[in-house]
Amino acid sequence: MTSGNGTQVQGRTRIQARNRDAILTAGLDVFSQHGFRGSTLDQIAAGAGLSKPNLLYYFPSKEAIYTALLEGLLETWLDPLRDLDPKGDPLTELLSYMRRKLAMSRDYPRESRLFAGEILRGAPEMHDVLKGELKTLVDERAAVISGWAKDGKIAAVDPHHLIFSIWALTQHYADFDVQVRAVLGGTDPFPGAEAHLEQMLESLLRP
Amino acid sequence: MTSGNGTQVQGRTRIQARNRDAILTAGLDVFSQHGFRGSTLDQIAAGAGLSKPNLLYYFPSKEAIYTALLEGLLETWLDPLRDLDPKGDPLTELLSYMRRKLAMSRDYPRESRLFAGEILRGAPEMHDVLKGELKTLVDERAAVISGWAKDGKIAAVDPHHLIFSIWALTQHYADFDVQVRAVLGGTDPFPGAEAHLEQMLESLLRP
DNA sequence: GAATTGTTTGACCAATTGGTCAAAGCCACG
DNA sequence: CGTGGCTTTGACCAATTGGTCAAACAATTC
Repeated sequence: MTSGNGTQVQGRTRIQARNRDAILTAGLDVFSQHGFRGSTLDQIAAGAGLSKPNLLYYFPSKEAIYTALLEGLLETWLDPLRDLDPKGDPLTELLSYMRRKLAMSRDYPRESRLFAGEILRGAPEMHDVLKGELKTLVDERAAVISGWAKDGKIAAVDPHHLIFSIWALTQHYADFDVQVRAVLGGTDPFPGAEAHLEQMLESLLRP
Repeated sequence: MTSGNGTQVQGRTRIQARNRDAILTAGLDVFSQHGFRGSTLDQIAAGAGLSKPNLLYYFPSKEAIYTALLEGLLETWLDPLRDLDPKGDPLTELLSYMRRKLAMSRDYPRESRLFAGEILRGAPEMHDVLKGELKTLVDERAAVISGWAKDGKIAAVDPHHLIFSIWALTQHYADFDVQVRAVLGGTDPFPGAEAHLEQMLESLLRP
């Protein structure tokens, strides 16, 4: 049986793999909804179908579950930006980056909210990663975008703020989901969002 | 002595006004940083310079402080959208709406984060307001924007998603502040953000 | 099938935390 | 200055919660 979600689960035995996976899945559910301090081991244990001491047989502490989730998440989270192809067509590349990020908001809202909660609280667990791995990758891709702009392939834009904009616009539909849906009523926000964000990016980047 | 922050504080005596104000200010500090469940009465009491039982003399419960903050916040939060003038110049109106929202992210990041945290957790305390007051106001202003588009004064855009975009883009700089600063290094994000968001809106709305 | 290793749990603990309460302190006003 | 109402607090409580531990229970190996 393979891991039910996308999270990497190592473990010697089958039982270990299954239970670690169940714990991480339940942890994602609970942490993303209530934040770290608002979540309890009992909630996670119940969600995973285990007893609390049994949880602590697989993870040494509540924090360990939380950090395991965050670490497992980061790679997935950065993949779309990593895949931005410097040799591709600029507008196509940036549009498909935006579309992938929006699809992640639609398909993995819990992951987005977990991340958002961590950043909101000042990223106590991720400060180093943000200033290290994340900054490096963003600076790198910003340079690519800058190059495109200098070559006149897209309009002159601030590449860092362009990336922030894509993050903000796409993640908003996961993180502020209740608000968006409250305002929109019964309509599914995502088709409209995609069309609107395409229009926005295209008009901005047109040289 | 007037209320130190923008929050409305009623109270018969001077002492009441001062202490309720101190509690709300401390509550904003603590709640915006740790969320509702992550905050303790002791933290708030310490921040306000009062004892815990004394806190509970002014507010009946922890939740009461939290909801008092949220209620006091909402009006301030919606003011810029409310001030959107149907008779003004469309581009000017929308640009200055964006600028005011961005300024609020710069000047009142705690308020933005408090709000963001509440929405992230599913808005347990604000669901009604979102579907009522907020939806009504947004629908109304969306109609105004729709009118502008039909008159050819701005490009044809989805007015609801345009409003969401302005929220997302501006609040991002308060809510994800640590991330933005981690990536940007020492630079102040706001000047660059304002220029970039102006460029974005102008190119989008150009008829 | 006995021994070893891996897994699960009930009972328990100390710390934290939201909230209570009666008594004490303080203040204004007659 | 003394009385009555407002304000403050120390002591306390019950519930919650992260975490421990020894013992019971399964699984695997020889």
